[in-house]
Amino acid sequence: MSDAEQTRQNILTVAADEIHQHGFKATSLSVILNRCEISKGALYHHFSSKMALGYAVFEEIYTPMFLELWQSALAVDDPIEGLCDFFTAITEQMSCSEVVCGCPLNNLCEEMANVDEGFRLRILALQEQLNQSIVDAFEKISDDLRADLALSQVSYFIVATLNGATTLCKSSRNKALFQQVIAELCLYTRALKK
Amino acid sequence: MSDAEQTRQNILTVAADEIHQHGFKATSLSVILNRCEISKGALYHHFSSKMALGYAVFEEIYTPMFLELWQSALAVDDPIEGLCDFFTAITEQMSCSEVVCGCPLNNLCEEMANVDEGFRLRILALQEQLNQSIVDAFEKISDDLRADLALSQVSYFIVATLNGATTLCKSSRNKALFQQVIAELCLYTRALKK
DNA sequence: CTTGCAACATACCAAGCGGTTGGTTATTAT
DNA sequence: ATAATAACCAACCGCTTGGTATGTTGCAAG
Repeated sequence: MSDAEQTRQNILTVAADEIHQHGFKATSLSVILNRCEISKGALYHHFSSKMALGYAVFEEIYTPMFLELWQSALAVDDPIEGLCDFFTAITEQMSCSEVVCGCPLNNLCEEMANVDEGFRLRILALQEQLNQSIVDAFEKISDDLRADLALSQVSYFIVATLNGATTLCKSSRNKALFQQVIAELCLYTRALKK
Repeated sequence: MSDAEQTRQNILTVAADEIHQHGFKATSLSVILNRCEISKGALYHHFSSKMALGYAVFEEIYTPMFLELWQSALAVDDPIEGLCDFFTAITEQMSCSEVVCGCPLNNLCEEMANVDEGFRLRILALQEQLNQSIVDAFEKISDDLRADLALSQVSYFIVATLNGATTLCKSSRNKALFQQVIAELCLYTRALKK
């Protein structure tokens, strides 16, 4: 990788972390500049504006991260158990501060969807893509599932609950509450089977 | 009500609306000043800081609003149906822009819980109070409910899903998605009964 | 060897923010 | 009636923000 590309990637990585921790608006360019040890001219050489940097972080960091994460959870023989394992792994592997930090996609949706159309459409596209992945996985084992299910509705329900759980435990700063909701979510998910 | 108290209440009402629409940090004092047609001196006579105003909005506007809302949903013979009616009423009565605006409590939790301890503790207290109300209502009809339920866990699960549903539909700007998740939530809630 | 552009650095700018200061008017208690 | 204080206003302040204009360095092609 060239030096310039290395600089660009470094900016993206640091920006992704800052945005995850503090949100997009509260992320200060000067902090990114300090952490990367570069000047403002360097940043504006690679990105035309703060918004453009935000979009790049979303497309080049968050999007592939999420797709990989969910695909690996769903690309198993039993996606129901794959999802439950995935959820449980989050509660176990993530530190308390990471859990409290929340899901980058959910955070951005909450913060930016009502403010900026560019973010909104990118978030929407990714959410629909993830939802379709879940529905596809469910349809592959539809013989094992209850017949009365509206699969897309169920999928959005699961994602909504997962997101709601992360937000909820921000006030308690405690993984315990998160784990409880996840436990109930696993009960619900497993009950989708016949 | 005295003129002074009228001014104070007006500030609180306008601030509550601005915070609901744009979040706490993005709420500008100058906008509140313009909408209330008062000077900055007037605002700082009634509130010592922006943070103090935020706390007052939370305690004097949001908290009573939420307690009344949930109490009225739960103070019926069948709180299960009370909750489902409550959720359905939200989807039906609220305008699309109101739905997209989200729940003030959830918004503040997402935005401020990780940033300000004062907000965090107030949010936590209200969430626990609401959760206890739900648990209490469930316990009153525990004979009709399944025996295997962890009531507090179930209660948090419901609230998490409700909040997650509001956040989800911010990206689609559409009530339809919200209604779907709520429909699934009602299915789950009614399935709590024997 | 030089020309040109990519890849930065430095210094600066206007705007908006929360907050303060000093003063004025209105109300209330004595 | 007067003193005191509550209620309010206009102007200003320091600070941070995203963004820009100008300058410098280094490599790479001609």
